[in-house]
Amino acid sequence: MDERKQRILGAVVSDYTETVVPVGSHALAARYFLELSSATIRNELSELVDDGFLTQPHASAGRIPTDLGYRYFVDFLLPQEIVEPPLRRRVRQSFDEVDRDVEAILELAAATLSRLSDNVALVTGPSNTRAVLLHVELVLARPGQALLIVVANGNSVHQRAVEVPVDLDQDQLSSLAALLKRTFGGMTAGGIEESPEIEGVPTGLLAELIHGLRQIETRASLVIHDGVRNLVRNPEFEDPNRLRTVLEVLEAQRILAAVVSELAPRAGMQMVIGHENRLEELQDCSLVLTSYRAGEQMWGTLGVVGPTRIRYGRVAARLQLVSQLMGEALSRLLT
Amino acid sequence: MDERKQRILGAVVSDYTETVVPVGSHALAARYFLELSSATIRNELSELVDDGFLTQPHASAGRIPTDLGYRYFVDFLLPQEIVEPPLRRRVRQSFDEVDRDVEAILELAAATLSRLSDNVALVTGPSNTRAVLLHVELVLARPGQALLIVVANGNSVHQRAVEVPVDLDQDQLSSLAALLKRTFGGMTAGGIEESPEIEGVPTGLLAELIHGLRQIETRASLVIHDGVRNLVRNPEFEDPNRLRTVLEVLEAQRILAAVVSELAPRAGMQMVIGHENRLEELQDCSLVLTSYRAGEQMWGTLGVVGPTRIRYGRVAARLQLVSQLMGEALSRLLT
DNA sequence: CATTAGCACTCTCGGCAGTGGAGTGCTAAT
DNA sequence: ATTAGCACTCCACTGCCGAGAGTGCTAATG
Repeated sequence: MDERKQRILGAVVSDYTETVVPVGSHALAARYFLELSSATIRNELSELVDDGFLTQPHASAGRIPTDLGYRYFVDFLLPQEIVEPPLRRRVRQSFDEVDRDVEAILELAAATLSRLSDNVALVTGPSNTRAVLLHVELVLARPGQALLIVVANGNSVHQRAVEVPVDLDQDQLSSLAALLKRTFGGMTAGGIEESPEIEGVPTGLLAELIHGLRQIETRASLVIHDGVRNLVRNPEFEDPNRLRTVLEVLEAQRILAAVVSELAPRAGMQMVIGHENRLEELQDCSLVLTSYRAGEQMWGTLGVVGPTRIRYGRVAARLQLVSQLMGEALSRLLT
Repeated sequence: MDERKQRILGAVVSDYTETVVPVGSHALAARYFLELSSATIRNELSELVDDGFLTQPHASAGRIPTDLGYRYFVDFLLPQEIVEPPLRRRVRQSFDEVDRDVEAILELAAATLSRLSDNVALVTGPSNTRAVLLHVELVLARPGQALLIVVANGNSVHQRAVEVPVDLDQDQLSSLAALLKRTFGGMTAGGIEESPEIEGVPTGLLAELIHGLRQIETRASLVIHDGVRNLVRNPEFEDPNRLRTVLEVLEAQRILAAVVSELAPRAGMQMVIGHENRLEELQDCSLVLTSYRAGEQMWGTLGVVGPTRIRYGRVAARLQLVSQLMGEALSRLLT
């Protein structure tokens, strides 16, 4: 594809992205290519249609990009965008203000990202591949039931109600917890799992302990979203059925988690455009995904869902910013 | 209002609720009042319009209920509906399966309620007016920072990162936690607040402790919602602007919490119909709210948001069911 | 006197034709 | 290779019409 054709494709994508109206040769000539006539552009457009990068809603209409067109655009033509420094500063500041717990950071990230991208933001909980057991506590809730509290690095606390022998009192539970801590402190979930049984520790309790640490190791099944309000502004989702289809996916934690974890971009920025989505329900949408990380061990995914004409460059830049700030905020929680 | 007029109002509400089409005198005569002529019904309808219970989209159209009409309907004409026993059983079963932690119950309640009501479900976190401190733990996260873990009855665990003197090690923290527990164990937030300071306990730590217990005392600021996908099916929300307005409220935690807590029905079932909503953004909607409770001390709000023609009777019955099951599930967590 | 049949009137909605305009593809000239 | 010109296509919009649903009013009825 020669350079002029590329420029024309880029212009069509840009223009359509803004106006959401099929763009014709005259408009292109007037707005982008003062040195070319509309007839020339028409010829190029026609070829771009043949190549599958553009399409027409009907025979005598302007062109709109196909999924393939967007794909070419993001792969080869994406302008490097930056986040305006004042905005950057404001966002950084809001992240500086929360550094207490993981949930708060996830929620702030989702809220910020949906606002910055004008679309729906997705954030998964972090996996911590090297979650280390710091502390174990057992608190008697009522006879026969106790709360197992597992603390791992990264300010991660998980609780779980567990059955215990009815005759145990709080003192005995405390020594049991101390025993657990002495034995397993500093280990990862894998390490605990490999341990032999211990005298005096009910096997059920051991299983629960591992389970608790697992939860800390991977919270990726948690996917939060924010900014559905932005979705309905897009003309492509005026049709209630289309909108509903997308909403059903967004509200189905499990499906959403599967989608995101399948794509899970370990590094860099990933775009999934329209029909590139495995899930049929998302084939009217594009995803822009990246990962956040805190240190080497803790990481998760965050991204944006929007129409296929989403402003990839702008969204990517802002996503990048949020990813970075979020990672930094989480790092501050790690020991 | 005589009995016949009441029946006619009721019939209009029922019919419109189902069909979402203005209902005329002929349809009414044919479907509900075989003993009356359409002309008679027309006279009655005309009076109902004068009284403000009904309105017409245009001069020669059928009638639709006004907010006042719905208000009269729910106050005086609401048929007592029951939840079909098989459905009841299925729902009960799903609640029997989660009894581990509060969050899971809240989420199950929201999911269930949105499905049963075909609308958006709202659930607030529980307030526990008699949250009692069971256990305190301090875990060193890194020098100078520790995790304060507060356990109260009702399987409530709250964590908070706190600053501590840099030179404290885990053993010292543990004894400090033990001291806190000895001193404050069994107290409520109020009780702790009234305590004098204690030798060796940093005042900041005391403040954090109270804060942690406060969080357990009232989690009502947490409002979760589910079932937005159901909202877009309603013809009254085909207009993206209307939909957007409602979504903005639903996604704004803080506003939503204010709305719900202001209404907070301590007992019984509360309907807020259209313009009865203080918040302008919700004036196209109706809320059906009730409270759930676990024991005497723990309670919260749950409800349904839908169009003003929501099926009040049916929704109320199902809301009632979920409220009850949710309360029972939470009770099982309380000591 | 409440009820009802009858009727003229109103308003919406769907279909249809006509029109203007935006945009295309093709051809021939540069 | 580019471009001016032109015929052609198709959509979006408009106005118009008729059918249908529904009303309000009037006069008749038990």
